[in-house]
Amino acid sequence: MLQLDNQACFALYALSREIINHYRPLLDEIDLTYPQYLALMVLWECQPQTVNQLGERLRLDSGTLTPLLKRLEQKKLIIRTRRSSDERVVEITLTQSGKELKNAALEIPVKVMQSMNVTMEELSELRIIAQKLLEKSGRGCLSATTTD
Amino acid sequence: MLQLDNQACFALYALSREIINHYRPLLDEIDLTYPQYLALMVLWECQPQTVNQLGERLRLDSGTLTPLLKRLEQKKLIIRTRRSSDERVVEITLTQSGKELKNAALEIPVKVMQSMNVTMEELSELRIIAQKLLEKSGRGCLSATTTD
DNA sequence: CATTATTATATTGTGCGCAATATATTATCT
DNA sequence: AGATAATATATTGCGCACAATATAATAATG
Repeated sequence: MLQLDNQACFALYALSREIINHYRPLLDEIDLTYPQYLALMVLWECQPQTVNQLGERLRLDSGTLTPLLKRLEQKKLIIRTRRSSDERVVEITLTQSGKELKNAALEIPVKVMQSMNVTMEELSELRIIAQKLLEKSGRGCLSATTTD
Repeated sequence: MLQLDNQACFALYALSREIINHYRPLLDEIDLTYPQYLALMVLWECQPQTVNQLGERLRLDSGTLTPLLKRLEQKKLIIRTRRSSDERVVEITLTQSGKELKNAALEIPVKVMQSMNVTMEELSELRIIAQKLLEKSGRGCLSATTTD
């Protein structure tokens, strides 16, 4: 009985890496890692956002985001500026090429679905359960669309 | 439509990390990381195993496993020995304390379920879909029980 | 039997992910 | 206003993941 739930956690862990591995060759073409791609997706939705807001959305802390965002800045995809009214917060803004990269990224998810040989229905089923468990166990800020 | 499947991948990625974060305080008590715990679980099932066999089961390569296994060896939980009949392969054997650690680890999954506030049914549902997608997209060596 | 190819693991380098800590700024409270 | 607390980000250190490469041993071939 105990083993069974272990396998559930492991299956999730393995599948998560498997999907990212399918993203990799496609993201390589636009010189992004999967976490960098996620950060840009959040910014494509709503912009500018603070590091804190990005972190809540992605469930990542500044120890992860700061270097990641610096790499995106080096690639001239975003700009990091301290808010003049509160010098503690760093606001992330997309550059023109950062905005334009969205067009190249749009087709990636379909290609991943094809390369993984999975259907929209399977993905939806998985997403719904995953989001339900995220809401139960964590703060549940996934479907919150915190794009104030 | 494209956003939807992105969120499926992200939900999985976020949930995977969330679960591991729930494991962390429990695994801290027995001085293990989650990947180290997984490696030991495979060894508790079947022992000894080569690095290659462990890697297939965990879907991890030697670049990840070699340092991980060296840490487990430093903790006196396993022993790494080169097979005399073929000096290329490294066989992993549990030490006595490595075997005994299973007892302390047995109760962890139930505690994780409780701390995440999820049911066995939800986990099973998730595991079944995840394993199905893993089989479709990858080599599908999850339910293979490759414990020769 | 020597050469080549294959196999198994190790090494190196990059980028997360997260805990712990540090730093700097702003808000709060006498 | 000055001391204290709270907030937002940055830094450091460790352990994965994975690609690329290296090393060593075995198998296959002529």
